[in-house]
This record gives sequence, C-alpha cells and structure tokens, in this order.
Amino acid sequence: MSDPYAFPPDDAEPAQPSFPDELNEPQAAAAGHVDGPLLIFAGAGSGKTRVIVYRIANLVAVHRVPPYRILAVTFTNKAAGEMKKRLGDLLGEEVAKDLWVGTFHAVCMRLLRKYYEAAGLERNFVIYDDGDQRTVMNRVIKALDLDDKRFPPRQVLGRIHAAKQEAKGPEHLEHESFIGPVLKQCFELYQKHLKDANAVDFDDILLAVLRIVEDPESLPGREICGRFRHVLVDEFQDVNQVQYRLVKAISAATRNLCVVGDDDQSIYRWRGADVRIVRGFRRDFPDATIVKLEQNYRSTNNIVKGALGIIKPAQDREPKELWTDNHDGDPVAIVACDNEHDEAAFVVSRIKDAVSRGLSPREIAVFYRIHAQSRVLEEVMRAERVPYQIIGGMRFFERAEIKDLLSYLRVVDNPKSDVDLLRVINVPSRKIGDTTIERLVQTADAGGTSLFEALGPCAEGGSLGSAARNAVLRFRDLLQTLMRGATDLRPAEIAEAVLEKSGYAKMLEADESTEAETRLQNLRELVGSILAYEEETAAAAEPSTLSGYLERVTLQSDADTLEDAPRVAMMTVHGAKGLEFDTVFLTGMEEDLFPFRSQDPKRGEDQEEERRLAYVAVTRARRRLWITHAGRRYIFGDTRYGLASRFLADLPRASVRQEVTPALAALSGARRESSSSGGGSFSSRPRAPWQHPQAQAASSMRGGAPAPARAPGERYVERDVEHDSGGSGSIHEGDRVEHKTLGVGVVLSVAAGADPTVTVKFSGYTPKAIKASFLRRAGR
DNA sequence: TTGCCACAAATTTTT
DNA sequence: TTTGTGGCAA
Repeated sequence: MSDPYAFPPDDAEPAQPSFPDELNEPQAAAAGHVDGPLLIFAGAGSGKTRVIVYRIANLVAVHRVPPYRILAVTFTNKAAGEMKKRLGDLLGEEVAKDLWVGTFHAVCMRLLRKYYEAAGLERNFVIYDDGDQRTVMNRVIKALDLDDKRFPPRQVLGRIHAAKQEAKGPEHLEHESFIGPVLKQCFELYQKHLKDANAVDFDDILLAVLRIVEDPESLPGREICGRFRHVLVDEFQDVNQVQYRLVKAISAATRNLCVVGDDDQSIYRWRGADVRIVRGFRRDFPDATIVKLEQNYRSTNNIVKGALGIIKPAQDREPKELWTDNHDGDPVAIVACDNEHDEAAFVVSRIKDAVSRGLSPREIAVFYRIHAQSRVLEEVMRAERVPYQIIGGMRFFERAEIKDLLSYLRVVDNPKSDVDLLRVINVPSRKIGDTTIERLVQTADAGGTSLFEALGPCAEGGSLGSAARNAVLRFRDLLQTLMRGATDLRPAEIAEAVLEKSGYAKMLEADESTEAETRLQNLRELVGSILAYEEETAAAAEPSTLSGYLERVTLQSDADTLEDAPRVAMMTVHGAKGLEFDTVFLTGMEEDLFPFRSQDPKRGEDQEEERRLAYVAVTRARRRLWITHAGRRYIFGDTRYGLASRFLADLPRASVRQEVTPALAALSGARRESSSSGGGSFSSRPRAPWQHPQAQAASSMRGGAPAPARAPGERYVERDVEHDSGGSGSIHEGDRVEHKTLGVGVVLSVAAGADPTVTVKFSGYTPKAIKASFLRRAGR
C-alpha cells in the first residue's frame, strides 16, 4: 500500500460538467462564483447544502480543479456525510472520494497523522475525550494540592477550554483574575500530563494544526497551505477563533475562501462560537462577494411568516427577508395546556391523528428546550404505543461499560495512556483500591514513567501488602497478555479477548439485573461496530488497526445516528438544527423555560440567543407546526407556574391559530362558573394566555390587526380565546398571580380585607405573604 | 475496600 | 425527578 496521504495523480478524469439549471438566481451566483473570497448568507431552508455541493461540482467539472485540492469543512460528521453523499451522486464516487470533506476535527486529524512530528507528537498519539480530560484534571488538582471545592476540575477545564478556543496559552490566563496564576499552573500541568500520555484533547487537534500552518518557517505548514486551492466552510456562524484562523491560513495563498452561514441560526455562542467573526470576515476580506439566499423552499408560507416574526426583532442581525413561494398551509397552532402531562397527552394524540392519516412517524418530531422535559413525553408515547427515539441525552459512547471497554483497548494500544489505565485498573474489582493507586502514582511520578511502566516497580517496591502486590502484578500480566495478543489479532478479536480475560464479561453475566443485561448488549453492539469498521476498511483496501478504530470512535458521536426507522424523533431544539420534518411539535414555550432563565442569577441569560433558538425550532417544520405551552410544570422537583413565552407574541396574528386542550378548557369553564367578584385590588383584566406583558405592546404593533383602544396599563382580552375568570378583580386560593420580581406563583391562601395579604408559592421560593396590591393575576 | 445513605444541584453540546 | 458526590460504617 502506498502512502495514504500522498497526492493522487493530477490527471484524475473530471466528471461531465453538470452545472446548474435548477438553481435560482442567487444560488447560481454563489455556486458559480470561482475566484476570491465569498460570503453566503443562507436563510433557513434556502438550499444551502445544495449550493455548496453545486459549487464544488462546478469547480471540479467546469473549472477543472483537482478534487484533492478542494477542502470543505463542516461541524458534524452527519453534515459531512450528507455532503459527501450528494457529491458522490453528482460527480461520481471516483472523483468525490478525493475531495477533502470532513469536520474540522476529522480534517485536522488527517493532517496530524501525517505531520505529527511537527506537532511534537509520537506516531500513535490518542485523543482524550471530556471524561478523560476530567480524570487528568482531577489528578492535576490533587498534584498541585488545591482545594477541589475552590477549584472544581470541571470549571478549571472550562476556563482552559475557553482559552484554547481563542488559541490562548496558559500565560493568558495568568492575569485574568486573582485565581489566574493558579489557573495557569493547572493549564500547564494539564498539558504536561497530556504530552506525557502522548495524548491530545479535542482543542489540541485544531491548535496543533493551527500552529503548524501559521508558522511561516514550517515546511509542513507550507505544504498544507499550498495544498488546497479552494476552502469552503459550512455553518460559518458557528466557528470559533481557532477555526477561523485555521481556514484563513490554509486559504491564504489563493484567498479562495467560501463561507456559508446564517447568523440567525447562531445558537452556540455559549460554547465559543463567535458571531462577530462574520463581521470580521467582511473586514478581513473587504473585496468579498456577498450573496444572500432568502427564498425558503422548505416550509409553508405560514411557517415562514412565523419564523420571520420571531427573528425580526433580533438585534444586530444581518438584514434578511426570508420568503417563500410555497402555499400558505395550515396556520401555526398555539396550544395552551394545563400542565406537562396534559401537554404530552395532547401532543401524542395529534401524532396519532397524523399517523392514522398516513403520515410516517419518521416525518414527525417533538422538540423541547431541555432534556428534563422529555421524560413525561416519553411516558405517554410508551403508554400510547407510539414508536419514538430520543436524540441526544445519555449517549452511547458516554455509557460506563462502553468507556470501560474502550479504555482497555486504548491502554492496549498505547500503554502510556494513564487515564485509561486508571479507569480500568479496578474494573472489574481486583481489590486495587485508592491507597494502592496512590502508591502507584507516586512510583510513576518518582520514576518519571507512565503508570503502566510503574506497575512492576511499584509491586516490587515493598510499600504494598502482599495482597495488593499480587493484585497489581496480576493486572500487569493481564495487560501484557492482551498486548501480545494484539499484534496478530483483528481489532474485534482484541475486544473479545479483553472482555474475556479481564473478567468484565463474567462480572456482567453474574449480575442478574436488567441493567447488566443492557450493558452486555451495549458491549456486543460496540464489538459489532468494530466488525463494521473492519469490513469498511477491508472494502477500501486499507488495513484495519486498533488505533484506526479508536480514533474514528472518539471523533464520532451518536448524534449522527438519527435512525431511518419509522419513529417519532424527540430532541432538544439544539439537536434539531440542520434537520427538517413534515410535522413539528415545539413544546414548553413558556417564560423561563424558553427563553430559558438560569436559576443562577450570576449568569446573564442571552435573550438574543434564545430568540435565534426559537427561530431554528420553527424553521424545522415543512408543513405543520404545533407550539404548546403549559400553565404549570413540574420540573427539577418543583412546580413552576409559567406564562406563555414572549416569542409567541411575535408570531403574526394572521399565521396563527389559538387552541386550548380539552382538559384546560374544562378547567377554565369550571372556574368561570365558580368565580365571582370579591375583595382584592386587581385592576387588570385577564390577558390572553399567550401574551407576555413585555411583548404585548410590540406584538400588537406588528401583528397587523390594530390593537383595541385601551387605557394605559390596561390589558386587552383576546377575543378568540376564552379564558380565566372573566373580568373579576378578586384573588382566590389556587389562582395564578404574577409579581414584578418573583415571577408567577400560585395562591395558597387569602386573608380578608380591602388589600388582603395573600400567601403565594413562587417557584424557587418558600411561600411568601404579599399584599394583593403588589400582585396581578397571571394568564394561564 | 466496598457499599450505603444523605445531600446538593439541576440548559443547551460537537468533536 | 434524577444524577452525582462525599462521608462514614462494616
């Protein structure tokens, strides 16, 4: 086999020119653009992937750019896979396979595998995922004798991660605050641990390549930069500083840098994505061609109008006017529910309706803001026998048994990997406890060796009891046996050997519980995935190695594995980005949940990002969109009383239909019967359930229909929604009331009097006694 | 060394 | 509600 990284011959036969009849004008302009920087604003559903794919096809087929000189980067494996597939269809597999299409990490790994020396790594370096990183950081904190209460490993890692995303080293942390010097120390020791283990973390993968390509002296750097004639970046609104500098450096020679994104869909600022980079791009490339794709091909007119209504008020966005030629379709349904159970029941009943009318469950999705909302939905789905799958949440590769087996494999592959050794040294239990491990770490530190190398000396050192000594030696023998076997076994066989010889399989088999059963199944699934890897590499005539498999697995996430099975997909709104469905249920549209408000008041919530998130959610739907909100919701062990989300008020009235679930309708009907006027000092009349007070004025301006005349401060009643106790000003037990600072709560008791003292339970507080004049009745 | 119980905390997540 | 963690006894 020749060097897999070598350039293929320059004379690869290009495909037939297949350039665009079926693109609209701006799409064609973007796809047909050849030289120089290009910035494409691609609205939701505007055919973004299509444009990238056509652009690449055009470069190859018409402009004869050799495929291996084109680099296209994405954020997820899934997006990369999709792009590869479409390119294969358009250009033929033979040509497409030479294109460099992949995630930032995959592309950089490919380069690092070739240029590892320039990055100061050894050939078989490994990648540490976040669990591994935490293990390392725990060790660091301990080694520096720090209080892990004052310096929680996760937070320290967070700071380091943030620094690395801006390509900053330890010295940059030093002056940040009074704990800066400590952070710097942690950072340095952390990096040393990684280096000693011949490991990189996710950030390092990109940083290492960045250092190489930004170094004008570096030969490999010049090689990489000279290699690509065209660089394309998908989801440009999500890039961080490192990624931007990376693509800038790689494309510096030709300036053929094409970036595609939608600032309205920037929902990952909290993890380092920097929307300012879009503006930076215009500054860095003042001659850039700018194309805006504003025609939406995905959704009905009502959905597009709704989406535009939500995103229009966003500040600081690139002006774009999303529009569509599609028919109006059904109005967007906004459904008021009593509580989360009522909400789930409603959603499931509408799903069943749709399925009975012939819609495939795979065309239906349920979105929520946070995972904690999924449980109730799941329960009802199960009870009603609706097939579903949850995307995200506890991931396959995060499961303990999977990580255990992978750790075994990684130690076998790379004995220096201390983190992996520590993970499995006592799994299954070998009577090697914390004390023994402590000794082992000391021995390793003293000798400057890896833990694996320290196993022998530690056992011989005499500081251990005989039981512990034997246990350590047996563990060393186990690893050595496995390593010997590894040289002539296939990866899947090595995995089998690990499970057998380590006693891991036996441990699970002995356990009668259903969890143990699931774990065994998961392990079998992992072995299955190794087999699949072997087959794939065999088909590509590449060697299949343990290192090869491990690398792929670390760079892979199972968010990429939305199954094609006919099941309703359930996921967070974040997980929904990039997907589309015929029918979408967007649940939990309540204040404090969506937009989400952290209980931690220190964290200033980013209202704008929440708005963009809502925009992403509604633009996923092609034909039908249901939005639900509940008056109360039991979450995090506490009942919260919520107002409808302010975003709902931004949907144009004409594209919306209001609904109330049967359960809530029955309830409010009953309330209307029973309530009459009384004490209290309410001036407000009930508000439409979905109206948020702050959003109200704005929405009536925008909504088209003129707002009814009313006195300042007075709320008006939405005519098509019957609700609440119809105009009485009294407060009763069980009423929902709103307080300026405490939010919405429920009334526990009311004292008599003109301005009665009311006891109210607000979520997150113990019940409070408050004068009625400070309260206002809240809508459902 | 292990196992149990009490207690706190609680978005969003790719690679 | 769930999940993880820390302390303490066997």
